[in-house]
This record gives sequence, C-alpha cells and structure tokens, in this order.
Amino acid sequence: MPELPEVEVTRLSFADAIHGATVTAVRLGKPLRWPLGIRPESLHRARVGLASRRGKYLWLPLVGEQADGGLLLHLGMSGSLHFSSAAGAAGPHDHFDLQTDRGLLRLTDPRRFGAVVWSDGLDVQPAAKLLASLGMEPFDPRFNGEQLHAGLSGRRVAVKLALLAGDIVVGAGNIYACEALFRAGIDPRLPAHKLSRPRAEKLAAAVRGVLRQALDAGGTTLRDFKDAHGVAGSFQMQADVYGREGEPCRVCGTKIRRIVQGQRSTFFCPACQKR
DNA sequence: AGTTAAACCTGGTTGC
DNA sequence: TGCAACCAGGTTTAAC
Repeated sequence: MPELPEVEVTRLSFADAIHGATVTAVRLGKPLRWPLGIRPESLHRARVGLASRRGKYLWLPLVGEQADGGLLLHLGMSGSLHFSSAAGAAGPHDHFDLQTDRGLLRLTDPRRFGAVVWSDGLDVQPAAKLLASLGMEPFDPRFNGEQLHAGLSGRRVAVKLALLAGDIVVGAGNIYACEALFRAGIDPRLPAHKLSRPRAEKLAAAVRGVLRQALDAGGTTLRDFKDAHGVAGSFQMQADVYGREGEPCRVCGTKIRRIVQGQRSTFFCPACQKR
C-alpha cells in the first residue's frame, strides 16, 4: 500500500492530534515483521512527541520514566494507521494499539509486512540500521538530477529497479516509480547507468513532481489505504500508466504495457517512453 | 559488490 | 459453486 505520499498523508493526519498525549495502554496483536523490542508496560505514562517521517518510516518519539526513545513504524504493503477517540474492539487485523489519553492509535495490517519497533533513538540500533541504507528525501532541495545521475552510474540494473531500491532517493514505490518514468519519457528497462545527465534531471523532477501531486491528492487508494481519520486518497484517478494495462496512453493512444521487473509489475507506454 | 530470487503474510480477483 | 492460480502499495535476507 503505502509509498511516501501515503505515509506522509497518514503522518499529517494524526501527528498534531496525538502530540503531547500520554500513553495509557499498549496492546499487541499477531506478530508483525519484527518484535516490538520492549515490554509494552514500559511505555505506560510515556509522553508522545511529534511524529516525523524518514522515507516510508514513521518515527513517534516517546518519553517516559522507564523508556526514552520512540517507535519506528512501517506500514508494509497493507498497513494503515487510525487515530480516534472512540476506541472500538480490535479486529483480526489490528496488531498494534497505542492507547493514549487523547485517543487510540491503531495499526491495521492484514498481511503483517509492517513493523512497530522500539528504539532508544533514531541514531542508535535498531532504528539506525533500518534507516542506514535509505537514499535522499525527494523534497530535500539537495536532491537533484546531479545526485540522481551519480547514484544511477555504475548500476547495470534497469532504471525502474534502481529507483525502487530506495537507496538513491526514497519514497517512490511501484506506483510512483512507474508514473515518474512515464512523465520523464524513460523506458523502465533502460540500464540505470545509461541514463544521460539531462534525462536524470528530468527524472528527478518527475519523481518530485509525482510524489508532490500524490501528496496533494491525499495519496493513492487502490483498495485499503486510508489516512488516520479514515479518508481515502484519490491519486489513482490521475495515474497515467499504473494499473492501466491494455488501456490507451493518455498522450499518444498506444496501449499501455505491463511487464515484470524484479518480481513486480511495471506499467509503461512503449511509444512515449524511450531507451 | 552488484544482481537476483526467495521469504515474510492475507485476501481479493480471475479463470477453468 | 469450488478451487487453483495469480495478483497486490515493501523490504530484508540469502544465494549466485
């Protein structure tokens, strides 16, 4: 589910509401990707700080008598967070509850690829290791065509896979990697190191542009993405290629193709996107 | 070191 | 209707 826009939309939808709250209880459901790494009771009476984001991870600072650090959250493929004052009973896919005096923050994640991990800080284990290989933030002004071009050089993998890897620039998952390559007119199969500097410039702008536009649309809701108040995104209406196999390209009318790269579907226009 | 596939899970959709 | 096969927004880990 969640790529950078969805994670950021989620963060914006609950960060202010939970900021300053006090933890009253923690409930764990089925195991997620990794163990929590701290006794849930240790979080009781901790104060919630301001949520931040790094790539597709969220960081929720928690300061208490028994714990001083925070929770590193990842939504995986099917995760979503919900924050509300009316705490309903936990469903079969609700695997983490942070009950506070201002409301309940609940992670719902059917596939359980998501994670909630305690760390004493962002710069110490386990958070440091999980964030270590992340590339630049796409909205960082230092991210530009030069950076992208340098990152792609020396890589023989397809440019789509290099984007998806997230170690050059974070945030573009399968949907937005496809969309950005379409906007930049680049064939997703092009070996990364063969992308010229000018085209890297276009691609960097396209990545930033598509993520910004998706953010403004509240993210993409293919099936189950909702922000922390239950509001769905609408970017899927604006997708040029993702999920449009066999449909006509909005620019030239050629049928959109689907291929498989790195075990993931890639959608592209064989006419508009060039090697 | 770079590239590739397998692994982690559940559920919805498609096709015979 | 039943059931197998395939598909899905991600990332780590192990194996070439």
